Amino acid sequence: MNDCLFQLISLSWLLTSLMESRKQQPTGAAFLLAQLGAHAADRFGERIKRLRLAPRHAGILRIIAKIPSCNQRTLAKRLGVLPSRMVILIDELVGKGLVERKRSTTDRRHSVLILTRRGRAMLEKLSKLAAEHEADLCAGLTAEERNTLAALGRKIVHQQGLTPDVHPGYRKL
Amino acid sequence: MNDCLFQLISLSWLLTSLMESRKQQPTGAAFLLAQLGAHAADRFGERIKRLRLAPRHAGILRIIAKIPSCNQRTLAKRLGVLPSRMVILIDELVGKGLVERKRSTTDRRHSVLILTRRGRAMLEKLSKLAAEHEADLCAGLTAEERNTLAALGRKIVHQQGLTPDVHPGYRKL
DNA sequence: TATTGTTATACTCTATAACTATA
DNA sequence: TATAGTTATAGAGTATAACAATA
Repeated sequence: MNDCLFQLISLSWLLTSLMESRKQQPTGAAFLLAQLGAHAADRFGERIKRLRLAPRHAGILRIIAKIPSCNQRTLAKRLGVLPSRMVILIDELVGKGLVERKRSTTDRRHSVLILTRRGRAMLEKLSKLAAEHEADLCAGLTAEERNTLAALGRKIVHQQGLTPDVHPGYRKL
Repeated sequence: MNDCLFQLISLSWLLTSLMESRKQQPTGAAFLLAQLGAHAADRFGERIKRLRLAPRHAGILRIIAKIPSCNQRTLAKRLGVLPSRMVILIDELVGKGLVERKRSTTDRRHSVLILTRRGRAMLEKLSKLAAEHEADLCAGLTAEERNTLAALGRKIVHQQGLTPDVHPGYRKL
């Protein structure tokens, strides 16, 4: 078990403890979010193992597909990963034949990252698995409940200053 | 940034992508849960830094306080940590003067773990910070919305087979 | 001089196996 | 022999600094 999940579990325990010790209503929204977040990440990781892909690769493929003529520096900044780590991650994707580095002709310092045909096919498979993941995770909720949950979640995201497209909150770890 | 948070972010990106590409309603409940879970763990970690305590220590203190005459093996099993790792974690807490090992008189193989007075005081401080954490995280919601969110969260937890007191889902990482 | 990609390196966390002391 | 705790060690993931090529 990695440290982050352990952290989430610790958090869960502590918040449960808090609820008990203060005799409050057992809302525990923070606890539930931490627990479910860890669970969601865990299950997603398990799900994409069949593609022989680690979770960290998934987001990279997505961004390369979205940003045209994306270079490693841009990608690293976007994900909050160090450039030195980015090299290794891209190496792994290149090794799998999903991504190619192409030296920019205008500025030969840049490596333009492009998806191979296999990379695009992989992204399509990932998309299907993500849909399954979403469906499975929310299988216990009606469509209306799902919308309510999402609306409340977005409310917290907004109030906490989190923006889905940028994730600035995770950068300063 | 550690790999787990990166994983959560990757998941976020992917699910966002999915929503866009399939022109679905942007519910993205799984995305939101992963994002908020990572955010909650992050913020909690930041919050307890002032106590010079790492998040991984918090849950351990909690369990030692809850389970009487708890030994390391039990603790390790409960948290899903390897016994060898548990030794180091307990060493850290002993070094901070929060926990003491006491050889069991009935079976001298066991180390009974007990909180020191400083350990109990630390747990009380942690409890206060956890309360602040919960309040801050849900600051954007009314009391009723908080209850709704928690109810929906519990519904997922139940349907997914997660039990807050055991966390069996995280064990097999 | 500044920037992109890269390598080298150290540090932490995780995982496995082997050791000790008890039973 | 079996179990609790411990040690040693190898492997990942993360962070920092330094380097070569290019601008």
